[in-house]
Formats: sequence, C-alpha cells, structure tokens
Amino acid sequence: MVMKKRLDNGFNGLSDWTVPRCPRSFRKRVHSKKDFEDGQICAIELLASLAGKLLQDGESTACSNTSDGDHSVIGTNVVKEDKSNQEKGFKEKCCDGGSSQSCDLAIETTDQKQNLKKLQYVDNITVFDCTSVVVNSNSSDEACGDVKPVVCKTEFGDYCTKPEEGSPDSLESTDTGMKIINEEQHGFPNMADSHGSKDLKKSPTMANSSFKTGFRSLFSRYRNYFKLASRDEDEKFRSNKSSFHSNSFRPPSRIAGRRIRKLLNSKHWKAAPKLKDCEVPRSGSIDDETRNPFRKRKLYFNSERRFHGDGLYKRRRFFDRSSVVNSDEGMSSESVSNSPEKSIHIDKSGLAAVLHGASVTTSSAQQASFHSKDSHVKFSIRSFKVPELFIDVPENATVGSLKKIVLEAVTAILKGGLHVGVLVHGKKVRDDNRTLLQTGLSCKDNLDTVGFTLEPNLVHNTTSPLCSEDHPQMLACDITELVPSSPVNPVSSSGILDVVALPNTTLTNSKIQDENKHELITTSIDNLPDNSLQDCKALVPVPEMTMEALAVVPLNPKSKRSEVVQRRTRRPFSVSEVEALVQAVEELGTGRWRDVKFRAFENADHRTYVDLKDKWKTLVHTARISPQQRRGEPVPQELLDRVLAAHAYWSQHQAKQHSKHHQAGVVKAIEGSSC
DNA sequence: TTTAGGG
DNA sequence: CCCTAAA
Repeated sequence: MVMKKRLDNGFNGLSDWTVPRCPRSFRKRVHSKKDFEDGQICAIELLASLAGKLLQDGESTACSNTSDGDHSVIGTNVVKEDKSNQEKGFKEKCCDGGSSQSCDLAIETTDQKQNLKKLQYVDNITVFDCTSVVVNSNSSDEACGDVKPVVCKTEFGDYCTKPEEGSPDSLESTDTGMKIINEEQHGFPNMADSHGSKDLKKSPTMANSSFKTGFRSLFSRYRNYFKLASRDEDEKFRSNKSSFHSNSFRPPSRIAGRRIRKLLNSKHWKAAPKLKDCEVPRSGSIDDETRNPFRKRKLYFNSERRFHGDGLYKRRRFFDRSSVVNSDEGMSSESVSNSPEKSIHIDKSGLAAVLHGASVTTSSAQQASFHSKDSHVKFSIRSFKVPELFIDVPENATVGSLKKIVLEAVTAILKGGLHVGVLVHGKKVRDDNRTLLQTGLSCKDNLDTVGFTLEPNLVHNTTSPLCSEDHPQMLACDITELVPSSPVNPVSSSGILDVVALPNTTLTNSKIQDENKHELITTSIDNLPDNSLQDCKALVPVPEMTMEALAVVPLNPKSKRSEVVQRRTRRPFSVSEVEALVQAVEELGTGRWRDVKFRAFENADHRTYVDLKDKWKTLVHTARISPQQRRGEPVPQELLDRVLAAHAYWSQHQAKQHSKHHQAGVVKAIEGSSC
C-alpha cells in the first residue's frame, strides 16, 4: 500500500503504468540455505536457457510482452522487479525537458542493433551481510526502452539474476553486462519514438511539472550524468499565471515537492482530497474588494528580485536536505533506475561536455550492510546532488543567452571546486580528526544516518556570475552503503568499463577525483565485475533499488530511524518578507494562507503556507509584546502595527462571516425542517 | 490539500 | 518549525 502510493507519487500519479510484478511471495523471499544451492543451479540453467534463447529469437521483440514476461523462475531465489515505469518516467521528463526549450535536450541513440544483444547485466550488488547478497540488475530493451531490473538474493556472495522470460535479449552475464554499459555510454535509446512521448501529449501539465525533477533525476538515474536542475521552467510556468484567482491552480512543481515532503513525513496515507475546482474564487470576490480596506496595493515578495533587481542574475541554490532525507529520496523514483550510460546534450556548447564529464559524482547505492567481523565501515554513496541552478532571466532574453547563462553557471560551479562534508543524523561533522567510531559510524550502526555532501567552494566563485543563496548548503548525497576500506577499482582492473573513466574529460572530474575519492570509488563500484563478488571484502556494489525492491528486501530492517527527517533549516523571515506577508494578509485576510503564499511568496519555495501562517502567528505575538522582549531581527514597529490592525480587522471579519454562516445554517435547517 | 492550533 | 486533527 505504502509502496504503491510512493510510486504513484514519484511518477506524478501516472496510473496507467501497468507494471507487472511477481507475486509478493516472490519478492519477499527470504533466503535460505536452499537458496544458495539453487543459486548454483541457477547460473547454469540461466546459461542454458539463454543459449537457447539466443538461437531462438533473432530480433522479434514485443517489448510490452517481454517486460511483462512470465515469471517462471529459474532459481527459486529470484526476485524480480520491473522498473519500466521508472524508465518511462524518465523519458517523459526528459522529453519534456527538451520541449520546454530552456535547453535542448537531445538524446543520442546508438545503433540499436547494438543493443539487441542487450543482456541483463548485474548492475548493483549489495552485501547485506556475509551471507547474503542482493543483486539488482537490469536488462535494457531499447525497443520499448524499458529497464527490467532483477533483484536476486542468494547467499554467500553467490547470486543469480533471472533473465526475462521470453525476452530474446536477456542474458545472464555479468561481464557482458559491463560491455553493454560500455556500449551504451555512447548513447541511449531514442526516447522520442518510444511510448514515453505519447504520454507527454496526454499530460502536458504533468510533463511540465516533471521537467525539473526529470532533469534533476537525470543525474541519479543515469549514473554518469551530471545532474542539473533548472528551475526556470516551472518558475516561468508559474509566473505566467496572470492571476491568483484560481484556487484550483496548483503549480505542479510545488505539488511534487509537497509530495516528496509528504512522502518523507507521512506515516500513513490518506485518501487523496478532491479538487475543489468549483470553489468560488476567494481573493477576487467583490466582497473582498469592497470590504477590505487593505486591498489596494499589491506587494509581491520575491526574494530574488527584491535583492537582485530585475536584471539577469543567476544564483545557485542547493538542496538543503540532508542525506537522511535522501535516504528516502533514494527510494523515490528519481534515482532509482539503473540504466546504461547515456548522454545528454544541452546544445552543442560546452555544457554537454561538462555534464558528461561531471558524471563521476553520481553513483548509486542503497542501504547499508556490513560485516560485523571487520571493523571497517563501508560506505557507498548513492548519489550526490549537484547544486541546483536557479536561473531567472527576463522574458525578452534570448534562448541563446539563457543557454549561455546556464553554461556559465554550471561552469562556475564546477570550476569552484567541491568539498565533501559528512553528515551524521543530519548534523554536519566538522571535526576531521574524529574517528568514525567517535562520530558514531561504526559498522554496527545504521549507516543510513550518514550523509555526504558536496559543498561548492564558494571562495573560488567570486568571479563567477553566481551569487550563493543563503548559506552554502550542501548537496546532500545519498549514502548508502558500504565500501570496503581498500576498494579495488573495478574499472581500471577490468578494463571493460570506461564510463567511470570519463573523469578526465573535464576539469570537474579531476577536481572531484581529488576531493571525492570516495565517490569515485563507489561510482566505479557500480560496475564491479562479478568475480569481485567472491571477495566479500572487496565487494563494493552499489545497488540502486527501487522502492519496490526496497520493500522486497528490507535492507536494514532495524533502521526505522532512516525515516527520520531532518528538521528544516531555520530561515528567519527578513523584514521584506514580513512586509510582504503583512501586505498579503491585509488584503486576503488570515485564514487564506494558500492564497497568501501564492500572492506574496510565489517564488519562495521554502516558505510554505504553514510557514506563513506560523509567521503571522508569531508576528501577532511579537506585536503584542514589548519591544524589549522581542528577539531576532527587529521588525519595524510600523509593520507590527499593521499586523495588529490587520489581525484585528480580520478577526472581526472572520467572526462576522462565521456568524453569517451560522445564521444561514440555521435558516437552512429551519427551512429543511419545515418542509 | 488546506486550515487551524498546539507543541 | 513540526505535527496533526479536521475540514
């Protein structure tokens, strides 16, 4: 139930994804000794069936069927999950990103025939303990663009994956899988001609909404991407809205954000509320106009414009969520998909290269597991978040200039260099000299409380056009899992994979290499050849798990704490914000915080209507107490007076309304009873 | 989802 | 700011 819900949210509520799944009994399989034995058999059978399969079908591939595939299990220890939905989600987002014109997103495609041989490759492997391994593997099917992950569990480091039944392009082979990765890094399935684009047409709004997240998710989805989030799309979308009078209108991105937040916070799911489209617009009513003495001016708080003027400006924003949060996000749709390397082009300018090169920062992993025998704490970083780019340009700016700005912004970030921060329980560990043990990072601990952050080296950015917002925040990453103390570099050793070897393509990578060795390591780990699995210690796989997979295989059942959400960073209201708030409340009254939010804090994503309401509450309180008792940034008395005035007015107003309502209700009741 | 109010 | 009941 929860799982389902999450998925739906993660994919913008797409409900038409009929994702076939194997019975829960399969997914929940517990590994036993028998599993181990079966695991042995499995490999052989796989090869056998595979060979037959290769002979059998040449190329006919009904993609829909293949992905649905029956679940005739070869090994009894097979758990399968279908990620096609995610892939689809990505496509939508991606395509939308292209169509929305803030950048030209073109997805390269390789020779598809090359992909025909598409094999399942073992993408990620997680060791939960010395006796169990979870393999999360995918097979790619370019025909439909689906990614078909298979999660298997076996014991003793043995593993097997289940080839897609009926899928000609399934093959059980790990090292071939590596090759595939290699091949596909030069391009990926043409998304335009897949069904993802159809969905786009169906739901433009949704598509639009998913632009940001989609773009953002590129990075984590395709681990060699640079994740770049651009806000301008939905900002624009919102600002195009000419009035606030539609109560039913909800900026999609915000909703998505809320959803995520909700996901993080909710312990239970409620039925979705109905849209109240028929609701009478509240803010525009004549009643308001005539009665509200405050309604005159419109003060729109825009944190950006207010401080930077209307000219071109860019600034960076960073994700302020700690990894603790991200451990949740990790289960979300965004960073889950394991897909072969792909490339993105944003124009032909340098950005593409930057994006590509920066891919190193990504990696994926899920939850931690560890060997209690050795005292090494093993980490694996699921993915780093890259600073979000916040771009605001005049409408009459050219697309070219926009591109340039984006490029500059990205370049500036990358040039600035990065630092790594470590978070434990959402708190930054500043003392570099502390041991992990002292920090609370023992192998016995839940490592999901650990987070790494990428912190831009702002010092070097002085020449950049970027201004940093607030405090330099971190780009949280999802940490997840274990990395052996002396990890092998499968990339170099195997020689198969050069995806991760892209590092030197840009300055970024070398930087990152220097500063984030861990990340590099874990990144490469993703592609461990299976033989490395034999060495439990050397195993540093990074499983990208879907939420479902996660549900299937509770990686760390003990860690309920992983759901602990870090408290939001405190962000005191500035005077200008207060002013905007007061202004809005004067006009709209208390009790309409959503409208207030849209009116005055449209672009201040970090201010929720609840925040505004709370702030108003404290403002009223502040206004009532003596100036000596007030703390924090002093609010001009004039504003406080207005607060009191407005509060008094609206309280009265509300009371009136209330009594009216009451009367009306009474009348109605009387009428009803008299009939 | 939004509002309202306590913590 | 968080949490959550209630709408």
